[in-house]
Order: sequence, then C-alpha cells, then structure tokens
Amino acid sequence: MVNFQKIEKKWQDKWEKAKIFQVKEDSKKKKFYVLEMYPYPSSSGLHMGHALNYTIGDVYARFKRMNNYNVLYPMGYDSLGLPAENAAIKNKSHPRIFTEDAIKNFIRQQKELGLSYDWSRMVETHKPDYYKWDQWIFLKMYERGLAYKKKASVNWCGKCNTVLANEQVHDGKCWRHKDVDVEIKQLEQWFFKTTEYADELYEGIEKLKNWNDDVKAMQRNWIGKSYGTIINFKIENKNKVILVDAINAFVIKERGIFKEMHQLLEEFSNKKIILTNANDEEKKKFNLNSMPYEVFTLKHSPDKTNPDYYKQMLKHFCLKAEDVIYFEHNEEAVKSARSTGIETFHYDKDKKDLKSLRKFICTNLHENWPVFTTRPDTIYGVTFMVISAQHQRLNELVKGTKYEKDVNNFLKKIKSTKQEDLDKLEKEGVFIGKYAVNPINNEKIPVYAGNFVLADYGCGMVMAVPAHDQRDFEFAKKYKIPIKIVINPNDYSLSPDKMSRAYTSDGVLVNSGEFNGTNSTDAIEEITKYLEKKNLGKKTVQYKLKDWLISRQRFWGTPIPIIYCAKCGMVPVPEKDLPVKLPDDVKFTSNENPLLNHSSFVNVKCPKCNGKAKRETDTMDTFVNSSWYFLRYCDPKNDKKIFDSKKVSYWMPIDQYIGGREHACMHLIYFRFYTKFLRDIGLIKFDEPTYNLFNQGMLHGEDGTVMSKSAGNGVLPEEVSVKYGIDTARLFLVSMASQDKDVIWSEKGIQGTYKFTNKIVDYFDNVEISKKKNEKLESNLNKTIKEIEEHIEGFKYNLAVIKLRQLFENISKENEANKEMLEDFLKILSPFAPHITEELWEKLGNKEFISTAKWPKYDEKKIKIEFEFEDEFIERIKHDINTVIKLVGKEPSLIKIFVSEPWKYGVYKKLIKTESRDMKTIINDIMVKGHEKEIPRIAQSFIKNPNNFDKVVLDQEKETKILNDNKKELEEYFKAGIEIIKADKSEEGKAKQAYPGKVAILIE
RNA sequence: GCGGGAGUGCCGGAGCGGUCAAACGGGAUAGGUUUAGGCCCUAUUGGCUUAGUGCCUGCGCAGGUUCGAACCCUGUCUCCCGCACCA
Repeated sequence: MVNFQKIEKKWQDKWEKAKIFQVKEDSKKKKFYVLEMYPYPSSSGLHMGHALNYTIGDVYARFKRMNNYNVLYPMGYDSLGLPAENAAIKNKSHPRIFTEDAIKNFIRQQKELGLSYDWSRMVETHKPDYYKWDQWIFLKMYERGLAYKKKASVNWCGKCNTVLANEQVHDGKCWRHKDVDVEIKQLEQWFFKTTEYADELYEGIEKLKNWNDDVKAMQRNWIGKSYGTIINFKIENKNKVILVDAINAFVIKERGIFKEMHQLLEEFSNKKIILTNANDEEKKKFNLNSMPYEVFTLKHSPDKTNPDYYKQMLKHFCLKAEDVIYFEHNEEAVKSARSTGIETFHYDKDKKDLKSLRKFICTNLHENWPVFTTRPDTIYGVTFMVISAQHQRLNELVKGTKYEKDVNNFLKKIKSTKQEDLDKLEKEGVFIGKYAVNPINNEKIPVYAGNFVLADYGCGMVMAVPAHDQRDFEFAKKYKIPIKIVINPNDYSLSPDKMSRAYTSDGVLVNSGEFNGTNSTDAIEEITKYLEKKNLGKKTVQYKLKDWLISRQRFWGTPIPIIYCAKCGMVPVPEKDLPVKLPDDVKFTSNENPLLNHSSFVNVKCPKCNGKAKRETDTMDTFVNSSWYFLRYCDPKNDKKIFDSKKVSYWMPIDQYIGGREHACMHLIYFRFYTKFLRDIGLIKFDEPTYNLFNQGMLHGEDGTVMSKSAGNGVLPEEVSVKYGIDTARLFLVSMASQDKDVIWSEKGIQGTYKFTNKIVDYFDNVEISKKKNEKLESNLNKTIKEIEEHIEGFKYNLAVIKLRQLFENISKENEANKEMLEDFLKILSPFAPHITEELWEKLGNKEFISTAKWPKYDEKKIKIEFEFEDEFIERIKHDINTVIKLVGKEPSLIKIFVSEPWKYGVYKKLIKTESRDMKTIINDIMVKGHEKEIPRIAQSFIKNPNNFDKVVLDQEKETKILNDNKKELEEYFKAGIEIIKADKSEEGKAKQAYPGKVAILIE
C-alpha cells in the first residue's frame, strides 16, 4: 500500500518552502484571479463539504497556473461575527481568542488539503489593520450621505440580541435562528444607502455574463424594479375650522347648493365647525344649541360686511385667519372676510356649482396623498383606498375621528398575529372615517386601513380597483364595496355581479370618460401623460430594495467611527484616529454589548470641541467586511492606504469567483454595491467585482442531508486522509457529479477511487520507460488533454476524471511507455491529485515542481478517430467471438475471421456530395442494392462537419490491418489461434452467413 | 401568485440535432482466483432474437418543426429551489 500521508506531507512542506504559490504583479504575464468566498472560521473546523468547495477552486487555480497565467489565489477569514462572541460569553473569555484558535485550525486543515493558496496574502477581518479600512469606507460614505442614521421599523432577533438587515430575514425568521421570529422594533439605526445604486445594481445584472440565471433572477427579484405612475389622491387632513352661515346652511336646505353644504357639515362633523351669525331667537328657533356645533353671535348689530365682525369672531375663539375657512354668498361679506385673511368660498345661492365647491374643499381641507400604481389605466375604477396598517402617518389621519377606536382595535389584532400565520392571512381592513378624492374625476372614495398593504413599498397606500386586481377584489367583496368595471375584454363584457375574480388582463377601457375605447396598454401611457399635464401625477420607477441596515448591538464587529457630542452633535472620528479598536479588556457578563459599559471606550473627547462626548457602541454588520475583502487581497499589507490602486487594477476584476448561491441577495449584492461606491470615489475603475461566478453544489452526508457538524453527519478530511490519502478524496469529491450539483458522500464510492489512485502509483512503480512511440496512445492522450481543458473550464471535473481514467486504462495496458507520455499524463492529473503527481513526477527524474510545470499542448493532428474506433471494433469482435463460442459450446483451437466486402467506404462521402431526402432509405438502398441514387438535399450538418462521417469509414483494408495488429492480443485473450482472412466473394461463402461489410467468424 | 431549474436503466450521473442513447462510477447477478473472506479479474444487468454494426421498445406525458429529436418549439404533469399580499 502506498503511504499517501507521507507523500502529502513531503510535498506540502516543499511547496511552502519554495513559495511557489506566492505571486507578484507582473505586467508581462496575463493575470488570473481565482477566489473562493472566504469562510467564517468556525471553531468546529473543516469537514468534507469544505474540502469539496476548496478543491473546486484549487483545481481551477492549478490548471490556470500551469497554463502560464499569473494566478492570484488567496485565502482569508471572515473572522468577526456572532458565534465567536457567543462562545466568549459562554466561556467568559474573549472572542478574539476563539477566533484566532479557529483560524489556526482552519489553516492547518486547509494546508493538509494541498490547496495552492498564496498564504502570504492572508486577510483576517478581526485585525484592526483590516477593519480600520471598514471604518475608513464608512467615513467616506458618511461624507457623501450614503451612511446615515434614522429611526425606522427594524427587524430584531431576540436570540442574536441585535437588529438584522432585510436580507438577513428569511420567512420572517432570523437567518441564523430558523426558530426565532423576527420582531419589528422602532429603533434609531445606521444605514448604508444601497438604494442610491438600486438602478445600477439592477441594470448591471445584465452584464454579469457568467453568473447563473437563478442568482441573477434572485437579485432582480430582490431589487424589484417596476415602472409605474405616482398619482396624487387627496385626503381631507387639514385641521381647519369651518365657518358657515347658520341660517343659510340650515334654513334654506332645499335651495341650490345648500343641500350639499349641509351634507358637507355632516361629513365633517368630527371637525370644529362654527355656525356664524345666528341671534338668540334664531338659535332657539332652529334648535342650534342642541347640535354639535358652536355658534357665534354678536350681541349688537351683527354686520357680516364689516371686517371687524370676523376679527372679533377669531379673537373670541382664539383662532388665526389661516386656521379657518368660511362659506358665504353675500358678495360684500366675502370681501370683508377675505380682507381679514380668511379663505372664503363664495357661493351662489341659486346655482349648484359643485365643481368649485369640491375644488375649494380639496385645496383647503385636503392634502396630497400619492399612491404608486402600475395600472394607471384602471384609475376610473378606483372605488376605495387602502393605507398600510403600519403607515407612519395613519395615526394622523385617524386621530380625533369617531373611527379611531375601530382602527386601534384593528391594529392590535394585526400585531398579535404571528409571523407564520401572516402568510395565509385573509385580507382585512377597517374604514378610517376619511375620504379621498380621485384626481381624474373628483369622485369621493372611502379610505381603509388594511393588513395587506406594505408600509415601505411604493407610497404605503394603494388605490384599489376591485374589478381589475385580485386583492382589491377580495377586499371589496368582504366589505361590500362597489366594484366598477373600467376594462372589458376584447370579446365580451364584464358585469360586477357575475365576476368571481378580478379581470387583470388587457382590454378596452369603459366608464373612463374621455379614455373610453382606448386599449388598456395604450391607456397606461395616455392616462399617465394626462395626469402629468394636469400636475396630478408622474411616471416613476419603484424598487423593492431598501437601504442596508448595518448597525448591530453586538461587540464582535467593526466599531462604527462616530462620536456623539452634547455640543457638536454627531461627529465622525477623524481619519487620523482610525482604527477605532475593539478593547481587549471586556467582560462578557450578560447578553448585552459589553461596549456599552466600557468607559474608556465610550467616554471620549469630542474631536471638534474637545468637550465631553460619547462613542457609538453599535458595530457593523459582518457583511460589511466581506464587501471589499477581495480588493485587500491585492495589497493586503498596505498600512498607508486601503490598497494601492495600481495593484488592484492589475488583479481585478476577479476572473473566477466561487461560492454558494445562498448569498445571492446578501453578499453578492453588497459587494457589487461597494464596488460601485469605491469606483465613484475614484479608487477603482471597474463597475463590477466579477463577471464570472460559479455556484458550487453542496456535499450531503450519507444520510442525505447537508453535511455539517451540527447534523452529525460530518466526514472529517483528516480521517479520510489517513485511510485513503487526500488526493483520493479530492478526486472522488470532484468526480461524483458536475460541480454545480449537490452530491452525496459515499464511503463505498471513495473506495472505487482509492483503487484508481493505487493503480496509478503502482503502475508508475513498475512501468518500463522506453522510447517506443505508440500512435494510438498518443492520439488518446492528445484527445484527453483537449477534453480535460474543456471540462475544467466548464467545472465538469467529473467528466475530466472519467477521461483520465479511460486514458490511464489504455496506458496501463502496456507495461512499457515513453517518458513524455507519462509526464503529460501526470501533468493533466496534477490539478486533481497534486501530491502523488509531484511524487511520481520526481520519480521520473524531474527536479522542478509539477505544480509549476507547463500544461501540455495537444496536437489536433495527432488525434485520430480511427484509433478510437479501432478499440470499439476489437471489442465487438471479441464480443461476437464469445457469443459464437458459447453457441458452439467448445473451446476453440483456431478462430477464423473473414473480413468481407467494404460497403461503408464512400457512402457517406457520397452523401456529402449529393443531397439526401431520407438518409435511412438511401443508405439501405446503397447497402442492399449497391448503387447510388440522385439525392435532392443535403442535411446542412453533413456539409458542415464531414469529419463526423470519416469516423465510421473503415474499409476492408483497414479492418484487416486492425485485426492483424491486434492478432496477438486476441490470441492471448482466447487462448487460441487466430486466422484473419481478407475475404473475396468465394471465401465469404465459407462462413455460414456473410453480410456485406461485416466480419464472419468461424471456429474450429 | 411570480421567478429560476430539473425529469434519461436498480441508483448517482453522461449525452444537448445525425457517428452513439446509457459514457463513467456505484449496486445487483453469475463465473474465475482464493483454504475461506477480502482484494483482484471476467461476463451479464429494457424486450425479442440459435453467429447480425439485427429488430422492437425506450430518455415524465401529448402534440409540432425537421429527411432525422432525449436534445429545438408548444401545451401538460411532477419535483426541487428562491421570492412572496411589491399595488
């Protein structure tokens, strides 16, 4: 048995000593940056799943390196984060201790996997010389308003004891704790303004050439760009006192516009209303005192035409002119009222000028409440509005109305609903006692608070069109709100009573004023234009993406470099004072952030006024660190700058990034955001960190679940390595399926690979080196080199390994071989099995490392298909002979093989030259009748690729030759004499049956 | 509901317009080797067939395009993954 472990150790040491994987910028050499997502150094160390991940990158890096690229292949650790802190709390220790132990362990294990990292570039994010630059970037963002603090509804995980970013909430649960419901809290938090780049992040997705479609789709989904229209609806929300002439309003109800004014008073009965100009007699007569209105009476000679009348009234009620509106018909009185600054509606007793009345009320009592819609074509069908139950200003609308109680009860009910039930929740709502005005037709529509409207998307309020939106439809049905059809399908008419669901497709507009008859798709454009012209709305784009909440109430993260001064307010830490270091002398007594009580950390002098000040104790999300680590690898030790732009522009962008797709909406968005920001402040010159992203599959344990320590199905590389050697493990891991698929670890499976590696070593130990050329093997080798290149590039290592196996199978049939061929074989095997190939390479007398040897160049001319066919041909002959032997039922002493008339030769060539309607018929014709036919059409592919047909062209001569070449082998195989007979017609007859173009076999 | 992906022997998986369906691995069965077991070697592993580069069936189901489809198109079913009341 081969001592793989000894070989591994030997070469790992040699590589390290010779520093062969360390790289420098070299303008003469083409660079290639291979990067795996760096790991969080968990204390449980590596299992086989990690080994698979890193092997994928390592094979790629080794392959590129041998192909003469200047390969940057670094490794580092995302070493700030909660688990280390939790471990510290548990053990009353410091997270740094845990982290640094874990890193040591990681490095040792990774080195044992034979990974070809440039260790000199290692980055550890918990080191102040790294997070200093996190803080530096923060300051740059702060300067530009991209880092800001605001009070917001945020996600809180009770177990992490900190807030979370939107991206870290999955199905309402914490990303780290699948059993913990995220709470919504109102807190003052730090944000990065990712939305500033929403559009570029969205549009840039298209340019990410070699990213998986699903990851790109996820990002598109997450950023959620949609085009639509903002429309200004109006809701009564200005707290003005309404002054109305009592006599007019209540006495002459039935005349002209007074009826409407009377209704108006009813409607606004929750507001302060003052009836003016009624004397005691009138009060009594109309029973005004029993009404919920205040009545203003002047003791002496009330004269509405005198401005003093209004001044006294305002003074009496302690009101200012701008607090009131007044309705009056007497022209003189209107003038006087207006002269005191009161907004006055001048109505005509006998005319019903509703339009003016509404307009007056709108401008004086209503304010704009914009809504976002993608369907402005349905605006005439709006029959209610729904404001989000979580809307910040809902309270403002409801306060003081008689519906306040209803609304509050409703809100309580929503809050008590669990997150899990929320998904299946029925649409519910409550009328809030307010009406909105549809700007396109001034219709009055009720406003509801609803549980299905998101507060932080669009405007937090929607216009509801029950006829043409399913959610609105359900809501309207439930609360018996009218359904108004404004779009009919092209071939029939809808009717509200008969609808069982909303009609959401295209159609023709009806009940839509001047837009009747317009196609709904066109109407979207036209109505938007109309609204824009009237200043009632505008075209717009909305994003689902929200700003990135980066502050965490935890210790083990990058401190936010901000100081709060009583005098100067919020003051950023000056650049020269960076880094703000995490203190070492902290006590983890509770689940609370120990920075809060660390006085030398918290109590500082204000950088501006030198007065007493306090430091921010929140730290940054760990994803901040990983958003730019790939840049630091380019210049990891720079203590003057974040990095040298020249070095970065040599190495970046990443040529091949490798990592899990689970980061699609987290790290993979953040690192694009950072890249764009750093570009905009002039540090880098590219738009995207990488255009090539490969998402590897996951390794599952033999029980079928994802391999992890907590699942208890982890397989340790150390143990596998002792049993089979790490090269065997690498080969096996990579050969189960293509690298994008999940695979299941199998103890049986690796044993198969173990046989293979052993056979290789064994063969090289015993092979006789000769100068003999073997054309057939050479063809096979060249073909294999070509195929392996393609398979590695395409992350189909499984196929590459198969080709290697097949090649080796062929090579090992001979017990002598020429040196070049053996070397080439080792070279193309070496990315997968670097240790044993180094060892065997050395055995062949090489002084340099195979890891840095040149990848062999294949020669297309040496790839000869006949050889491939030859094997197949011989295999078939063997099979046939075996069948015959079985049938005859005796051991043969002599086997005669008749090679008969060729028929294939030329058939295909002719087909290339002529045109075929039906290949099969023609072939049959030629086969059977032996003649050609005029054929009308060539299948294009025949012309394009005549080589396809040469493969099967074997004539009698060639077949005879092949058989003669293999005569010895056949004789050995069957332990019988072999006679090969090039048959003419007469000899064919000697065989029992002779088919044209086939061999006939006779056993004696 | 929206979006992404996948359905191929007993299993994992190749093939992605014609050479050629099932490479390669695992499993199973039979035989050889062996004192025995393991290792190793050989053969078989959709159906039919007494010598075939044979015939039939067949790549989830149903259609279509094509001289020709596992592969392209349409519909349909099933499964996996992501997002989810996004107005």
